[in-house]
Amino acid sequence: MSEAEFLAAYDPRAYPAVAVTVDVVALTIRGGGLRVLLIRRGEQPYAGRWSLPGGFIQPGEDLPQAAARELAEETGLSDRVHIEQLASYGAPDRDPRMRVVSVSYLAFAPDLPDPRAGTDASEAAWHPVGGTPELAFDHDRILAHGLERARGKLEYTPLATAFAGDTFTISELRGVYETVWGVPLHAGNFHRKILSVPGFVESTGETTESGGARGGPRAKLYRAGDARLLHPALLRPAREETIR
Amino acid sequence: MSEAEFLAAYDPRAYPAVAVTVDVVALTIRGGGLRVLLIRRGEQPYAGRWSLPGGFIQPGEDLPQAAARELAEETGLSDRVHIEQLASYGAPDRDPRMRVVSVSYLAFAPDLPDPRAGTDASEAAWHPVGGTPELAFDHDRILAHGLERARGKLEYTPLATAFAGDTFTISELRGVYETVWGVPLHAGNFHRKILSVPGFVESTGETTESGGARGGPRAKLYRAGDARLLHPALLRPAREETIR
DNA sequence: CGGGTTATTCTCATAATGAGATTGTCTCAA
DNA sequence: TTGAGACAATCTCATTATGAGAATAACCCG
Repeated sequence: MSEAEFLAAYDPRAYPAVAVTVDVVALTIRGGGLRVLLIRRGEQPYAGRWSLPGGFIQPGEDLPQAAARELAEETGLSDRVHIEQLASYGAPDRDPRMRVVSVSYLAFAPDLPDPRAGTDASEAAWHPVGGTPELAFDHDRILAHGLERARGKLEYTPLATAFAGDTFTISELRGVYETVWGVPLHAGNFHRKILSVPGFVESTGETTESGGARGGPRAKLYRAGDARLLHPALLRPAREETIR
Repeated sequence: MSEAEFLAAYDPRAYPAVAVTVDVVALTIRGGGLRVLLIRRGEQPYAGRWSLPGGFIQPGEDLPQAAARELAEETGLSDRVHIEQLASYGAPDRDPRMRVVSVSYLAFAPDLPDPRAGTDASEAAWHPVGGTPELAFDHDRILAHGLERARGKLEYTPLATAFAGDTFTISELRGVYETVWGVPLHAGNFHRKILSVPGFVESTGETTESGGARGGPRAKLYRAGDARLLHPALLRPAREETIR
């Protein structure tokens, strides 16, 4: 049997039906804290519960495309957003309707506008991370995974600049790290480090229009550099309990 | 409508049929080189071509379970094998039969026995990495991804010990790093580093029965320690081209 | 104007790394 | 049997990276 003959005779229904969804952990920094985009479900199952934005993949649509679409449906934005695959979840009972495998994506963006509700959701909002309600499906686990990935990514990639605007000060960048990691960093050492990593940031030659809200001199402005990896990496203070 | 009523009325066929497979990048060290487990396909499509071991998930089976099953079908082993999720691939045309989303897994194991062919494969073998034939589907891309992940994991986890036996010498461990990374390492510095990272290895108090095949003294034997992360990490020599 | 705030730069101690050399044990072949 | 070469293990020394603290000066606000 040739490949053409085989395909003509092939019956897709011979395999058990599985649905594939994408779910997006979209993170931004707002109001001085890290926030995640959540949707209040308007339909069964878990109607009324908060969940990550997501939905079934469409025919002819690639996975990253589906993730970008789901995010755009809620935020209106698809530009300036970094998006990457996180992991997949496929426990047989994770969705009571049927067998559903979810491919999760992680998205970072600078301070985004208020979301608008999509078609199948009754409400959408940026929730402060750490104070999120119990989510639908296994989305709590996906969110936790996304947060851990985001924290790790800041260490060895210039991703923090994706949370900042087009230009930013070293202090703003430090604020991103402190917010995502949840730890205070030594301002002087951070400053030295950022400028010593090749390609992390490049100077615009400009400074801020005025000093900080509570005083201090004008700060120099930078934009993201051309590095894709930070070398040497910018490591979080090690926590003993995570090692063993 | 209550959730129970909703579920009773729910029709899974309303969604487009998608099949989900798991594919496994199984790596071992044999004959002084890194090798990957490949299967020669016995059925259409891509009959006769080499591919990663994998197959459709079964009803009621979780994803890691499916990956372990596929690996065990080819190698007979499921014990002593580290297995972790790699990524998912879902381009609409990646399988000519139908829409297939593949969840890939990465597996490491010490020198494994010769594989045996599974039910839907005509042949299975450990192929030296770097000299693999063109693979079926998008498996070349998955393999490349798996290799890069494996190389990175050696940096900050004690995973290298998963390639070694129950006990091993520092030189054998160095051999794992050199094989997977493809670069020679400074023996003295490596030795110092391994012993200085807390929990990486612990001494058994024993030594090898004899010296090396080509001479040299007996080496002390170690076993894997209790660390889950290496701190500080054991970084590869930086290659400028990977940073930008 | 003056105190408090913050950007930026320095200093100094300590930790980690890269490169090379030394010592002594072992295998193999002449 | 012996000498050459291989190699485990340890050490030295220069360089780089990090952590902690302090100094300087610009800027806000009351």
